[in-house]
Amino acid sequence: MSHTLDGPARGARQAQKQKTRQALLDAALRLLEEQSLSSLGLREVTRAVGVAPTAFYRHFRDTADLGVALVEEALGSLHTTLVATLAATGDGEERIAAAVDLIVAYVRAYPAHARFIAREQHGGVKRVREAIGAQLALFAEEVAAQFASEPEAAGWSEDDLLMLARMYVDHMVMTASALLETDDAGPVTDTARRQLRLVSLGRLHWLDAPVRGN
Amino acid sequence: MSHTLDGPARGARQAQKQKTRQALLDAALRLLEEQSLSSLGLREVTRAVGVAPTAFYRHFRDTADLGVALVEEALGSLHTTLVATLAATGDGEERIAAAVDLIVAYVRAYPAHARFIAREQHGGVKRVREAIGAQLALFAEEVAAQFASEPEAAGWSEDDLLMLARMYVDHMVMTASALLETDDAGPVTDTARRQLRLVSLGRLHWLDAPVRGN
DNA sequence: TGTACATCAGTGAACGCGCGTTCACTGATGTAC
DNA sequence: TGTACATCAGTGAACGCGCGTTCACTGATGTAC
Repeated sequence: MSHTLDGPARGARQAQKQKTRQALLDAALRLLEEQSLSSLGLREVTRAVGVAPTAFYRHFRDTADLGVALVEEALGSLHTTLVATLAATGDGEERIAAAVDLIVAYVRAYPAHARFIAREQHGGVKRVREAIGAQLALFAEEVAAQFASEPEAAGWSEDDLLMLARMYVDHMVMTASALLETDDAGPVTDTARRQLRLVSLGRLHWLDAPVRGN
Repeated sequence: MSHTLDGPARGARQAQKQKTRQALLDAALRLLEEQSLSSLGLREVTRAVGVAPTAFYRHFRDTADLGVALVEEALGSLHTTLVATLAATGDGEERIAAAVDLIVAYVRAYPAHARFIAREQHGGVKRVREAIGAQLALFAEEVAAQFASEPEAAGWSEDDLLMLARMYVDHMVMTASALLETDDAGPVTDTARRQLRLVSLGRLHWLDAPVRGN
């Protein structure tokens, strides 16, 4: 009797299918380090894996579909980590260091995933752009929700908190992208910290500022 | 006798060549609205213009070369405008509005150029990525130089001014990209203004902050 | 446990097509005298 | 001004190649009894 678990492997057949699917994703990610999804060929990917071109269709409709799967793989597991990091650290300098370190660690551990997200965020494939946009919007909402639960957020409108959160999220992507283009992470890390410090200072004085029309 | 001007047209032949070259650039830019440079074909471009594929080689070595030319076309003329805008406006809210309005106007006037820069900044073609990176670094230096000439910069290190300038420049690209993905510029413009306000507040209190180690 | 049948991941041949690049060319424009 | 020659932007045929997609298939795995 087969159990009704829909985990990775319901049987030997499903397990093998998963393995091939993962091999396709891995091969695609490697090929995407030096090109855009928009020019990635289905045959390129299957050739790299060592299966027939037609095997591709057992897993993805086309390369855009594979791209959407890569978005989930790259960002899906990051939600928990990010929120946990923010929740575990206090305000100020400590949290800035933790957030930047998180990005540095992520780019070190998964450079191809980071590159893929930075590249395809504004890339030529609409469905993938939208998938990334949705994930980043979700990140921003989660960060905003975390902020809202802290005393420092007193007096802040929901919209302003979301604006602040988006700023942090966008800055993370920018930093990741900068890290990918440099050999020495030092200066980039330093700049990222100072930029976050600047935003934090602004945050601290946000409610003192005269709010002008509009 | 031919004059030694190296302007756009030294004669009828040069003028015609320039015209074809520009037609290739225009066609490429249009095609790049829904794909990446990495997948743009030389034949696609010549077909759109209505010349033989081989004519392409009279103007560009390959599509990457054309991409580099597009970077210059998209950003070259913006240096003057940007510095002039910053120099003409005072500090604070007025300058924020002017900077955001500049971006909004640019994206309205040249949406395809803006999209190209946002897309290829992290795109799959190294030479183009480098060309955009160099231009944006130049922008940052110019903005930093403008800041340095103002009284508000007193006490700021050169490095901190550059960090601040980079933040503004990166924010501009982000805003341009956000504008391209929306139908209603209103909310994006509003968020961009508030984010700049946040940074400006941080800037105002930068020197009060205790500078920690590193 | 054994048997008969169903499922379905991966195969391999075949297709028409558009690609980038080469080459020798044409004919209008430019130059020298 | 007129003539003879040089330049060179754009042409068009040809090439070998890899592409995405179709199709009927195979054979290991799964299921029913």
